[in-house]
Amino acid sequence: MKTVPHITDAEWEVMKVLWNQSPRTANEVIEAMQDQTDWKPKTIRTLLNRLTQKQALSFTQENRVYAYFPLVSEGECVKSETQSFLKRMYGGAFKPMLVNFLKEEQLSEEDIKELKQLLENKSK
Amino acid sequence: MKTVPHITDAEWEVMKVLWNQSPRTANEVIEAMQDQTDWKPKTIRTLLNRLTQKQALSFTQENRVYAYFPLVSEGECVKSETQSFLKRMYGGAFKPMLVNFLKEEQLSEEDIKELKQLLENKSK
DNA sequence: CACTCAGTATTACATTTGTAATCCATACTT
DNA sequence: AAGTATGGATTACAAATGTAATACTGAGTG
Repeated sequence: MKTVPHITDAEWEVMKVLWNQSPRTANEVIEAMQDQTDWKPKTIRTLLNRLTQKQALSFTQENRVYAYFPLVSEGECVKSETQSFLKRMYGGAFKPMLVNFLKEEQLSEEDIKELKQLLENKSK
Repeated sequence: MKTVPHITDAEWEVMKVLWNQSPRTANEVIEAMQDQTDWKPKTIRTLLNRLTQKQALSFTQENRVYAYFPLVSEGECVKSETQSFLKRMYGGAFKPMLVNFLKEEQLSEEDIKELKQLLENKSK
């Protein structure tokens, strides 16, 4: 299975913007992030660079300007991060985590119904 | 709510040993970790120190020797790490993560039954 | 009492990460 | 053609992290 590069917290924010829509130029990414963060444009460019170096992003060039797009899907990354997380927290076992979460977390009647439905489907 | 210090990957391994049983001397911790890791004793002592500084551990002193014990529970730490994780992956929303997990992961018929049972209990 | 050994405390050092600033090249302006 | 502005490339720098090594100190040993 393909290994995805490790994406840090700050980088993750940038990836989310590009997963949401791509390709986008650096300036478009910067623009899109004005609300979520107060990072300086230079900071965001640094993150774009690092993500490109670690091959999480690539870009096409139009004149002087790069348009970035993801090389890895959100799903892949989420899955990969989840694996590490699971490993750290629960020694890699999935079910104990679920059990713990279900005990701890608030869920609406609606949510519970939906989850039960999912479990139904899985069991068939 | 009490804030737990941030515990890094390497430190987490040490905490697990002490959550499992405590108090333990540095040497006992080192001993216990021989299987899981190939860290040098000095490395483990460094981690014990850092954890003590960030008040995740404390110790009692018997003669020349320290016996370490956790100041934060595994549950607290798991919960806290889970919050950050959730925030990063799913913008903090719990249910989407569950949905995703349930879709992705393998679960035995047994597991599914158990989880459904948990959901049942929650809904009442 | 001098020496050694075992623990603890202090220091080391490369890498990663967060957070930018400065330098460079080129496209447009005058 | 020279000057300016804009976007990319390079450099910066502190804190956190992984991974130890060295220094110090007191307790037991000869």
